[in-house]
Amino acid sequence: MDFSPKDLRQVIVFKDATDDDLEQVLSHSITRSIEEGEFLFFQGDPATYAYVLTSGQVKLLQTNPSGQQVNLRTIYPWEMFAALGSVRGPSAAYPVTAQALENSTALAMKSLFLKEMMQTRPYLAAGLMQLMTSYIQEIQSRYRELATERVEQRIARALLRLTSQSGQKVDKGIELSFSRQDVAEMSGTTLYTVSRVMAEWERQGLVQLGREQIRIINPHGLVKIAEGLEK
Amino acid sequence: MDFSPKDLRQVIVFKDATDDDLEQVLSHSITRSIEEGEFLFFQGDPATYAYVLTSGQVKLLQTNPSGQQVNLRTIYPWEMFAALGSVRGPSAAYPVTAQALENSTALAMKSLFLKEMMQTRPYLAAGLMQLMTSYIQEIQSRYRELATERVEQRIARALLRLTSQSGQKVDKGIELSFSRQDVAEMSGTTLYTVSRVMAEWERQGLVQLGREQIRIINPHGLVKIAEGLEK
DNA sequence: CGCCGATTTGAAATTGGTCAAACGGCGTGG
DNA sequence: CCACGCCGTTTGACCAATTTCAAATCGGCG
Repeated sequence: MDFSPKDLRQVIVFKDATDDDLEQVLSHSITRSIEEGEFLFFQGDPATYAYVLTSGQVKLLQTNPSGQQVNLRTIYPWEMFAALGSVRGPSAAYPVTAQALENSTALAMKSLFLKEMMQTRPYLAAGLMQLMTSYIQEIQSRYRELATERVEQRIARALLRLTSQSGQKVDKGIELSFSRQDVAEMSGTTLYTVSRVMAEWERQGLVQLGREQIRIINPHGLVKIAEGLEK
Repeated sequence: MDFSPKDLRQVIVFKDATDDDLEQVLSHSITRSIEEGEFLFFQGDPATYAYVLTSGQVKLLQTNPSGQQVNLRTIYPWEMFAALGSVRGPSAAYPVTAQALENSTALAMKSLFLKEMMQTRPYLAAGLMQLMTSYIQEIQSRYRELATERVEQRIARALLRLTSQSGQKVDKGIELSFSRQDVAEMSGTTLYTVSRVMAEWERQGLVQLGREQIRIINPHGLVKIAEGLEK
């Protein structure tokens, strides 16, 4: 383990936990390391564990019968995810697949233990509900965007979301490390369309492009596109 | 009030409530009646109340800046909805608008009271989390469908979902009372496309159409379309 | 230097949306 | 009781956005 129990307080759900509670959680957990591209669990697996990402980056995705992927969410350190089993019980099936975007470590907490713990610790349930409501709001909005907005807007939104979640500030702009394919999966389109749209933005000086890299030069311009004011 | 406190047990969240708890909930609630087409609340209003539908039918929708609507969910009697305020606090904004599809009545429960009640009643939080996880799963799937499937599949899925939620069995088939526009909003397309697609299905004997009415003759055929096996 | 995967780009195909017009069933007022 | 008008629906024609496919190009890394 490369962190102290108290680091767990960075996890929103454990913000108000007592030292003892944290110890107990840890005693019912194991740590897992996975390498880039590996999977933490698959859609359909029994939800035996809930996770907290301790380092790296993980994406949650769904696959349809013909193999196309949709990115639902990217997880960053100290976020909790896959908590479904601690609500539904450990035999419920994960509705998503979790894949590491880079070498990562995660704390795997037994769903059943968390479930029992929640019976007696209202702060835990309250925290989890906070998480769930904010996630519901996000995916509802994305659903609406997918249904009503055109590709350019959705790509712009995807970039902006990434910017606020994982952007690295550099001298000129904000840098993101994602492939065209990643962005396509996040905005519900194809890598070809992403390539074309962003190439046009590069011509307009809004972004600079590289291999698996996107540098946002003019975020405000993207905001205008995302809101459909441009064009 | 046209129902007894114990009827509230039909609400999943209150399944395990004591008689006293139910009384208390009612004492912090009011009943509201609204007519077809009227709104219970709008996106952006403070989430002062959580609701249980006691009769009728209500849809939850989001509107984008240019006025296009997306249907997120249809609510049937004894479902709880708009519970966000009891997690986030009553001053949070509803992320959706609720509109009556027919004359309806609803029990409006003070968010703040529910929030406090959850501090001491684990069954309440547990029930609410159940609701939220199942909703998350549904909307995640719909998001994936919207991103990866073509219109026909999505319309077929919308009809199948409606069938299981509100279908009335009649001699030949299952009857739904929704307009083409409704179906379009539920499947993320336009009423024109819905009309065309379903007209073709009528030719194939899968459905029978009427004004604001759809009779499903061959659900199995729709399932095949929904899964992309047909074409 | 050579290879592999990511990216770009063009051209063609397709899906689905838009718009306008006509249709049709049903309830209502004369 | 019938005609009118409304509203939901259908349909055609056209068109724009986006996908698909193929091929070329780029950029690192071993």
